Amino acid sequence: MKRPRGSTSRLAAVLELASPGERGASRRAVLMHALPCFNARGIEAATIEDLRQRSGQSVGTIYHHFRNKEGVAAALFFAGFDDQSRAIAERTADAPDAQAVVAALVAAYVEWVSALPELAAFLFLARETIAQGPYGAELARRLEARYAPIDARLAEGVRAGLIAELPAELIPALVLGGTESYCRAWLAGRRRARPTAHAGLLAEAAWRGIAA
Amino acid sequence: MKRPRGSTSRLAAVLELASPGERGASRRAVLMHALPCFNARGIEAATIEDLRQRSGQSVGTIYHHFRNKEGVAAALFFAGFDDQSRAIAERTADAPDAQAVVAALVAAYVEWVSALPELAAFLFLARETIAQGPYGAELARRLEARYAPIDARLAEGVRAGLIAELPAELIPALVLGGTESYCRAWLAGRRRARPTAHAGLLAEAAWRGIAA
Amino acid sequence: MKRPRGSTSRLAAVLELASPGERGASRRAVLMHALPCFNARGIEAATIEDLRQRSGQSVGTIYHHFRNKEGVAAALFFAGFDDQSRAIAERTADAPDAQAVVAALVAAYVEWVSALPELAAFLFLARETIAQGPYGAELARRLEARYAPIDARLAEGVRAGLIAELPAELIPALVLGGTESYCRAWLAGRRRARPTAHAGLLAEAAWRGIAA
Amino acid sequence: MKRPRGSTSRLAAVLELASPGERGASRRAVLMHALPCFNARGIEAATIEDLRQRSGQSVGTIYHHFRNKEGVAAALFFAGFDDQSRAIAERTADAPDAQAVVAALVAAYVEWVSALPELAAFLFLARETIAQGPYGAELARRLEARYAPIDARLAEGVRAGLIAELPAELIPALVLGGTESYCRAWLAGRRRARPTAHAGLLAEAAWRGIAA
DNA sequence: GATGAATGAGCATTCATTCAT
DNA sequence: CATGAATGAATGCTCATTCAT
Repeated sequence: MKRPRGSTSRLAAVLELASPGERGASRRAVLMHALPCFNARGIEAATIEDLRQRSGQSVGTIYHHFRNKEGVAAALFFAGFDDQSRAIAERTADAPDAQAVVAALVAAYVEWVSALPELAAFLFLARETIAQGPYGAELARRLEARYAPIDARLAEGVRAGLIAELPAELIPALVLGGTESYCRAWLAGRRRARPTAHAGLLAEAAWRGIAA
Repeated sequence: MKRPRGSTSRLAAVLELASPGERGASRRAVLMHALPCFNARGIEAATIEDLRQRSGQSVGTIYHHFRNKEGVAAALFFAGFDDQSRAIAERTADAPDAQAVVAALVAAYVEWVSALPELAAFLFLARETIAQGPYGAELARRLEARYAPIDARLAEGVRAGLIAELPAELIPALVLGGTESYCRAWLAGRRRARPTAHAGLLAEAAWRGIAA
Repeated sequence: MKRPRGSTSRLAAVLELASPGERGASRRAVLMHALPCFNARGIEAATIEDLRQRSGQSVGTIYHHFRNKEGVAAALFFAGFDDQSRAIAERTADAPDAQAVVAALVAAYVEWVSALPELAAFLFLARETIAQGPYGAELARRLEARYAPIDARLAEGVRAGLIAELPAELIPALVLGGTESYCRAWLAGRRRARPTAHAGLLAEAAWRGIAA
Repeated sequence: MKRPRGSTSRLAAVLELASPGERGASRRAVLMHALPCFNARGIEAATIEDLRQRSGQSVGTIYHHFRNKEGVAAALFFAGFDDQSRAIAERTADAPDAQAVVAALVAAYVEWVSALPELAAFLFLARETIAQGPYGAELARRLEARYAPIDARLAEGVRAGLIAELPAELIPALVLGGTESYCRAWLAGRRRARPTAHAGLLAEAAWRGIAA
């Protein structure tokens, strides 16, 4: 099973946003190299010593920038999560109608996952851990912030008679379920084609699934 | 976040199949009580001491029946996986056409998850761990065995012009992606209604997503 | 480093003496296969499970014949020790004078070690363990029994003016030290030629070392 | 059986060479107290808890300085081995002829063993373990370095007609066998007189054993 | 006599975290 | 700000021994 590798520079750009400038260099170095550590062995199993060796930073520096190992994971998670949110927001912002919103959401999602596969894998890996830990409330807040505008746009679609009257709690699963499922399988090495290759088909199927 | 609790007797029946009779009693006790341990803290973080205390068995007995902690997780995983496979096979066996196959698959899935939520949560939790560990090949074999008949039925549907000509690697995501996504959210306490409540809608949406 | 291998049948004969007949078969099987286990990993590190697997006997049988693991080691040690004593006694019995006693002792020693290298290695390996354990007194008694007649013969040699007047506690080291040293090195794979190849030279050197 | 006790300060000096200065204090403390632990029960049977308690260091510190228990044993072994080598090299360096080399070697050996009996006992105890473990090659290298100059001096003696033409692989056993044998017996409490008491006799006997 | 499942004390080792320099 | 030696609680696992069958 060959797992996809993303571009280092793209990742660097994401982390630059999270810890900008000269000052943030050592912090970025830790996050950058923590990613493969966490992905390879899991958050629990990765050790501070792993992070120290790969990042070239000292133990003290890691603890200076992050409270503890969980703090490293959370910082990395939110750096990825926020970049993903930004990508989704940008794409969906100017979609003219509900179907275009769905298409934009799916497209933004698969493009982001295809561009940053390691970070995407980490988001799947860390999500439950983060949700149950001390940053769970923060995650819930940011999820709400990400999806509220989209939910509003889809609600419009329902009122306009374009989207079927479905239980609200079912919509997210119907819209992104297939896309997420394919992305997970690709990230795990169980699918060949990049998610972007199927963006159109995934968006169409999602739309047909909820269309009136 | 209230997480769903399943019936103990239903779980007992599943484990009885895996380790039958008087002889298997201590083995079953370990598996039965390992489930909440693993679900609460994760496989890595759960300790043998946790398993020992909850199951009332000795450390030696755990290691006698299972090679190591990973062995306990694998045994539990395959007990659940196989029961899920059996449920799917039973339901889909006598479906008259492709659409009925999709409906039966979705129904079997949501019913199984709703009946055994803790075991279902564990299957999601353990899947990647199992896939990457020494039982990965075994899992791949059993996945193939589970889905081969269903793939064949859907291929019929494509030939009959009922299902669109889609890339084969996309189909599983389109058929079960939404269902899995909803089940994950429900198991995590982020959705109220049991998956069974939406079985029909999930099946319809899935079918519209792949229909010609 | 290739370590020398002895003949199985020769070993079988030694153990047959220790546990004779049909009745002693399972006991012999344990001792026979315990030898390579102990030699390979050391007495402490060898496990009952090792002995069980190689010997084909059950755990219960091992504990039935020997009180515990130490008991297996002790039984094997004394089986070897006693056979070695017998070989030495036979050879030295009819030596006409002190020099012949020394030659016979060295010859008996190197021949026994060359014929039963694994057992010889075990005697070196186990000696200190046995000497310090509950069988220490027994070992001291049997050592006394082995060397008393030889010491008497050498004392004659001193009185006859053939052997120098040396401190009694020095004699054993001078007589067998070189031989033992070579045998240890050969058993450890650090020497090529069988000890028997140097029997004459070792005996001559030993004699010159103590001769008046 | 009273076992000989050496002077603590002499041992301290040896270990000071191995881990010098203020920085090496905790490392030295571990080695110093590991010696009686290993000698009393054997390397395998001695526990890290023993070492921790006697040395007053923490478990973490032991593992920080040495990779594992085997690493403690190896460090102690080589500290002793190297000091012994140095003592031998010093003594034999300015011996005028082959007989003087033999006498110097025996003298250096018995003096070192008499001065550091616990360390000497440990060298006998650990030798096979070290030889078979990951430091076996290192030991072979250092043995070669220790004995190469002495072998060269003895080879001169053979050419000069002072030493008999004996198989090369026999010489070490003839020269040091008796000495080693006596030292082992003394260290085990089976002999009273310090090896130094017999240095002259041991050297004479060794020389007569190999003289032309 | 023979068996092997069950036991649980005991062990080597790891690793997140601290804090003096 | 940076460092990395020191800490020791916690963990997975082993294995000699027992005993009911």
